[in-house]
Amino acid sequence: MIGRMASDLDTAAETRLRREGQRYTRGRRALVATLSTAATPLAIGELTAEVPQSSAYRNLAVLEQAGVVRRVITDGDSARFELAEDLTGHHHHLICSSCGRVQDVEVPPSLERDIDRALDRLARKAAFASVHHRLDLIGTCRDCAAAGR
Amino acid sequence: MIGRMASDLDTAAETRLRREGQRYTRGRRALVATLSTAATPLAIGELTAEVPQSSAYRNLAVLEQAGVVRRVITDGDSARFELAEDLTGHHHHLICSSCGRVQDVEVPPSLERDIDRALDRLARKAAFASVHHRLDLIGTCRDCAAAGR
DNA sequence: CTTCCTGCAAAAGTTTTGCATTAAC
DNA sequence: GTTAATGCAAAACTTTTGCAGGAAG
Repeated sequence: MIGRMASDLDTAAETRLRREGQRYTRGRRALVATLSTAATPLAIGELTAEVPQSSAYRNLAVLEQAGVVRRVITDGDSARFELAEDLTGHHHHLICSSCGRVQDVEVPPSLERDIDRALDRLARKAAFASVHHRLDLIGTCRDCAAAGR
Repeated sequence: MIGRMASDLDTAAETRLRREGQRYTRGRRALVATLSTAATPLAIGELTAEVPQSSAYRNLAVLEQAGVVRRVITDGDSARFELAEDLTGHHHHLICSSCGRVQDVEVPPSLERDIDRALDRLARKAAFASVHHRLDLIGTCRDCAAAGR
């Protein structure tokens, strides 16, 4: 999954959009391209070089609906976005509660399995149809720690 | 931890506020009391019966700073708040991506231990000073599933 | 009494929406 | 050519801030 070539990514994105009756337009291509080169989830402000703000919001909503993009919830003020996990690989986040920086990390497959098993059990008990889990670390990043924040 | 008596909770809250040079006022007591009776994290709108909106935001920020309250990040539009975990016990959330409802759940202690161990290792590698983790299930709650959402 | 908190109203910031124009198919 | 997406500007909403009056210590 990781390292997927740009053309593969475009094909996948286009397929998913078409399934929803949506077009894979220039602006949407630009958003997907930018997200695919980013090592961390991007805030709206980091995507408005490509596309005006209102179009960014609208297109990210469409891309999320089509399963191409995922909205990441952080402690910061504005939303962040990344490519869907089945396009980039399942991962987690180190979220700096001081500066809002988000860094991707992966955890050992054996732990993922244990987590999934335990959560499936919980979800079943609560009659909750689980779609996915979210496991993040909240703390202080290297830079903020060095700056005494 | 769970089932902590109201007076214990008040004492703990007051101690933590005092440590920050803050007072435990009527409005802050009301917020803590309301949060302590809630089974799920509450949105600002659910706290404005007690206290005007601007005071709610200000006081929740103070209470968070003092370690009495925790801001919970959900997929919804507005922030939600709950009592700090060391006052109520460590737990996780079932978040309904359709209606925004949040339900508390606990996972087996053995899994918590495994998660903590693995995350400590990751954090150390990334020079990230971890404070706590956040593990949530995103999916569809019983009611939304029944309603076909 | 002095300091900090409150509550109103206004401001700042984020996200959504209406509408005429432009691009996609 | 027809339908849907774009980009601007305005609106809606969430959160923060200024300040006069009131409560806490």
